[in-house]
Amino acid sequence: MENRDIARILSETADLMEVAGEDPFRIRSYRNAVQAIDSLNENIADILGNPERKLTEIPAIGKSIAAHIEELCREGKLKRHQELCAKYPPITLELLRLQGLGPKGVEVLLTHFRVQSLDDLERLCKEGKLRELPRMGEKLEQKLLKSIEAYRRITGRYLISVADELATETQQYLLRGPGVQKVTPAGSLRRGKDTIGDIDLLVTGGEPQKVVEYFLRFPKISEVIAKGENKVSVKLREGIQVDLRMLEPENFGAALQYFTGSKEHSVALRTRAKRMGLQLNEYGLFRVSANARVAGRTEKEVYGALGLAYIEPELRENCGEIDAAAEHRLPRLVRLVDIRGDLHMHSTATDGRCSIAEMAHAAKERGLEYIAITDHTKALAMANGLNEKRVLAQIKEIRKIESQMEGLRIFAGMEVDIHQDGTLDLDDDVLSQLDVVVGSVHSYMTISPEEMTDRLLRAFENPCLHIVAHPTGRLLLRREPFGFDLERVLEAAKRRHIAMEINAFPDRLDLCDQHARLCKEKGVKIVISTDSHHTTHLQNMKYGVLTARRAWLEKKDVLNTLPAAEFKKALQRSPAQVR
DNA sequence: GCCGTTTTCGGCCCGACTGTTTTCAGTCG
Repeated sequence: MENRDIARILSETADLMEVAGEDPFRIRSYRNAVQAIDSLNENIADILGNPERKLTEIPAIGKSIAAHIEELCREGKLKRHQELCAKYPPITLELLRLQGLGPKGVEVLLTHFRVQSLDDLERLCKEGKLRELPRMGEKLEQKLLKSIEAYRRITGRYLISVADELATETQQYLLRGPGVQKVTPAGSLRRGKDTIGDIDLLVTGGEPQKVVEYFLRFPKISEVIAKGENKVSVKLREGIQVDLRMLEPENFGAALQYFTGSKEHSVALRTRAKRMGLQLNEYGLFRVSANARVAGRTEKEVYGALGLAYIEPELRENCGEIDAAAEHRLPRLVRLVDIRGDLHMHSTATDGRCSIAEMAHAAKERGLEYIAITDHTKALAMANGLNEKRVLAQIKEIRKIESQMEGLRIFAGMEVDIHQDGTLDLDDDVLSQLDVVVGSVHSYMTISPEEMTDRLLRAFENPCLHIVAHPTGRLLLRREPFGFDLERVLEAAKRRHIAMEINAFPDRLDLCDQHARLCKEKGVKIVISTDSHHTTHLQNMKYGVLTARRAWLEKKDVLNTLPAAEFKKALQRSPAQVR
């Protein structure tokens, strides 16, 4: 059993314990253990297999949970979990995901109405039945109807990080298959979209039949959806669908183009081909009159034969890239290796799980030249946010750690809350002592778009602010972005010389690709940061870079591609920009 | 259920909003 499966079952157990009204502190222990497992760098199976190691070495895992994990790895299931699953219907876990419903509400709905599905709940809300229950009323019914709609919209999609990991695992398994030479992910995963519907994998080499046979023995497969000569579709245990296609090398380029999409991009390409007397399909590019094959082995060949420069997958959304490729004015997209700094991360001082020194060493190991430690400020009480006094102490600590390290610049920063009225959560004289001030909205996210616009504009008036973190507050598959007048805010950001963040945390990816592209058009600089709460999160930078590439961003558009000293200089705001 | 210790029990994050109440439970971040 893998870490992910163990974490999932423990997390479900915690959810169900909550519905059952068990001790909240016990439940929190389960959740802490889940977090610990999620951010673990090694396989639990390896620890169990090593007689010199103990699970209880892992912080947040004690005797009981260690026993649970051992039971899971031995039996493949957990008695405690199964008992709870028997007690509550399968819909319980989904109901808990709905905004506006917590464990108490779910428990009441289950016992009073015997809700078995989202449809059941939807009907009850529409018929106004919920208001029969204590502490439930019309507003809640309306809220839940909205939540159900939002939930339906997002189910069946996965965060790019989840799809990426599963695709990599599947790919590695396939590469060990008979005669397999190459396994290439295509589809929205290759285009770097923020959420992924299914995983497309293209395989070359080996006899298709034997490869299919081998693939169907992949232990993670839970269901075979379709099986043909050259194509297999399966569902993995995590629920995501994987489509496997076996290709001839001579078709590879055309097929890769076809299966990478997007659909809109491919349609535009085929239209262009047709106008040139050519036909493009997944098997190649053909001259219709001569019935002859023109290209197909590589994508470059296909694009070239269509009179186009090679178009990077991230740009293939039919948003101007084909014209740009024809006129040889495609951007030189920013790359992961261009990134020199990471300007948003947390430490144990607030809700991070590693010390400043641990974060710094991990960043240096990843080849970064500079970082900023940006813990939360006091308004975020749930994260133990820092007040002025603690901020000053942390600045001193950071200077000390930096002086003991070679080859890494550590900026003293803060992720300072932007209050409802647009003021910042720290005194200006403390803010002015920080190297990097990242401003964030974490509260009052449901105010009107007009109020949110005013709030951000007001925050920009603070001369200490440098960067706006996760500007729309969205949580992918969970929470919609809050609304504000983006154009107005970006114009102000340009005038005030304030940068916007692409938050690389896979749940956020905020700004999104389209918004980041608007920044470029408006001349607003971008900073790509990981918002790491653990050293393992530093690797999420690649998802932020993918989003930046989808936004057509080049190295010069992204401030943290600059060397440390130049970056610091680039943050500075002139008196005119502050006024 | 975990952790730290003032070392085997007691503390564990908590303020604010929302909607439903008529003094506050549930949810959220």
